[in-house]
Amino acid sequence: MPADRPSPTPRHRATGRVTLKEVSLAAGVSTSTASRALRGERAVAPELIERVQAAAQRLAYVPDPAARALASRHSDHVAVLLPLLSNALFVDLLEAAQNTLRAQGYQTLMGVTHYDRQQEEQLLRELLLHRPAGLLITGRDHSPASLELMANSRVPCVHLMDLADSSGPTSGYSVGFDQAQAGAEMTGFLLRKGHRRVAFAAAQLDARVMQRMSGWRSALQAAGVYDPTLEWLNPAASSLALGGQMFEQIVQQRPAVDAIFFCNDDLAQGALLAALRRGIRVPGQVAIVGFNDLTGSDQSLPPLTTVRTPRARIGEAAAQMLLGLIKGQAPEQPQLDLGFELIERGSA
Amino acid sequence: MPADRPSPTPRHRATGRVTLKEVSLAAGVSTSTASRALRGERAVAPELIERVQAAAQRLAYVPDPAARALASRHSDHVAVLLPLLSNALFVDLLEAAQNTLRAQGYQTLMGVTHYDRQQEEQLLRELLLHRPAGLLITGRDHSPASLELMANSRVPCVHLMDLADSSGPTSGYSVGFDQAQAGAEMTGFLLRKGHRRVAFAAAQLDARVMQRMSGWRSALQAAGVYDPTLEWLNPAASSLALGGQMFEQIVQQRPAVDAIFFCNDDLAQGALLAALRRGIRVPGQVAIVGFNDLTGSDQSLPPLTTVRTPRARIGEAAAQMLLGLIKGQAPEQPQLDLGFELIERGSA
DNA sequence: AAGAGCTGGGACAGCGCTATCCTAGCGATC
DNA sequence: GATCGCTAGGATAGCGCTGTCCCAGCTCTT
Repeated sequence: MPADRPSPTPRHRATGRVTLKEVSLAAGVSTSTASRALRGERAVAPELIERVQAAAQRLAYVPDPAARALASRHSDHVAVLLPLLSNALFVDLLEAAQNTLRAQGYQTLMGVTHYDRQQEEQLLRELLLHRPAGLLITGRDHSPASLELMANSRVPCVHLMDLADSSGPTSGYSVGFDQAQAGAEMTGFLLRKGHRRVAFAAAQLDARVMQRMSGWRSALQAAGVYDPTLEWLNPAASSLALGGQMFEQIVQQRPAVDAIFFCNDDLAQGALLAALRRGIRVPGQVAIVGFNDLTGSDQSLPPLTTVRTPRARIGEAAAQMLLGLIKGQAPEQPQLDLGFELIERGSA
Repeated sequence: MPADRPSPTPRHRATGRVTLKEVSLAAGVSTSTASRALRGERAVAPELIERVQAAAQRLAYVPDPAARALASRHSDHVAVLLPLLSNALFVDLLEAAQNTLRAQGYQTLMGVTHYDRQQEEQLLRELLLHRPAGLLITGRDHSPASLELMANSRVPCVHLMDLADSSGPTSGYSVGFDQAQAGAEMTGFLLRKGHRRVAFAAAQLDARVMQRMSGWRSALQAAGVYDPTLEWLNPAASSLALGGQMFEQIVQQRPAVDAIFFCNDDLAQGALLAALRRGIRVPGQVAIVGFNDLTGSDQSLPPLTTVRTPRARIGEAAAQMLLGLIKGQAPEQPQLDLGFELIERGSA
């Protein structure tokens, strides 16, 4: 706080900010017209628009977000809810979304739910106070209270990563890809390579992981080689260390397993390191595949076969869709499928 | 946007929000008193405070951030500027800071500068528009225009990671550790292990990396084994792949090098993988050490000797210091040194 | 030619708070 | 006891915008 020295500026213009009023005065129009001209609202004579814009530019006018939010009951904030920041997947999503939003003058308010519905609800409550113009939220499984908060707020919302609600008919907007199909395709790939005892190992058991597993299961069932005892599910957080542990557990308990599908690359990378330590040949003795194509998966030994997920494109497309919704435009498709890509490297 | 259906609620109370006025009415005081009671501003009779708080609680009152920002010229935002999100270091910093700030009712506005002073300036401009209550910014090297923006805004500011300005006397507030000392200690460790030809390999050449390098240099000089040709500096972004490349370059060009100090763990991890591919024994032929103790450094082969940096604690402490500054409290020490820890694993 | 409809501009009342000013009441001072 | 603070409450004017109402001036009917 500056000391209360007698200020030479008039009492009520202490802030160095140029106001809309000054712009309108300079342009010789009313504040209403200036406001409309700058926002492209309603019809304004082209000549006036030009004059106002020139004045605004000359005075270096920038609208005050708080005043705008108060008057319009909509801020320039967009809330983005993510489960974690410790997974690069979500960081990529965030960064892409933020870039897209910022280009249109929106500020991102981030919230980290830690896969906890309570925290999600709490964050939603806090963030909705700011009357965000829109909301990006990961996944489609939310607590009833969260759903109600979202609905009551009437804030446009796009879901990330998951296309469909796990149960019932899909509604609302989402951008992602078909997790089950990705799981099935990767499993199909392993089957085509001649593997028959394909294990599935997962941690951080969120809805998307479970969808990948159901893809794995149906692919194995279709091939007639499904074995329900080849599922390893660990609710702990995903990490390299855990991947190593799970790998050792699997090869020890079920030495006949000839391929392991890890639900995330960090687990798979950890497994590869564990294999290296144990002297287990990959893919000679056992093939290992991952999911997401995270940083380093192309550098591992052997390089990891995985599914590349278009998370940056998802973040961007979701932000674009949201921007459209904010403007009142319905998207061409409410569920936008951006697909995935199987990356074959050396580990399978 | 909801359709313009005739609303049963009065025209100007369309929002479902409880206002301060309603609280003050319910408590039988003026809005001024209610406002003061809720914010703990000035002196208010204990009995009135209680009545107001009870009314607020009963009506589930929450203040409107936009109105508050407009009237007080201070928002509940804190701007956080980081160079990157692709480095886990900064994500940890961000998450810790955000948690601390959120607990006190502040929202984080994040900006990613990509190590670009122009972008930093632009972000600063955008974020300061929101009249943030405070600012956390990485590093101490900023463009003159940025410094001016910060100074003019009179927004309290804490610098992250770096303690000292690289040039001249240090002023302002910062939380971090002594990068040069950390570089020197790690180098000293290698010297004690008997290494004499210690290379320094760096990418993403920010100010902190250069400080680590100067620590490396002075330690070698003190030991009389400094060789200026053992510096490998690459301005490209840090990555596993680049670490592998640099490693191969170093061992090829200077086979006599017996230890390599990488400025960041991702480079070092990449180097370890490259060594594995090439069949180069670590630390037998060459020792490798990193910096930051990132995820996976304990899992590599061999596990990586590195410097653990207290980034989460830095984020938290900086946020705490900033919260103090916002309330007008000067911190005990303007430069808070949180130290570092040398983690000895197998790679050296 | 009168009425109806439309277009584009201005006036103005808030949005929900906080900062500032003002004042009644009280004890201390001389 | 008159003057002077000092404290704790209330009244009120904005903060800088936008949404709404209003109206002048058209064009277009019939």
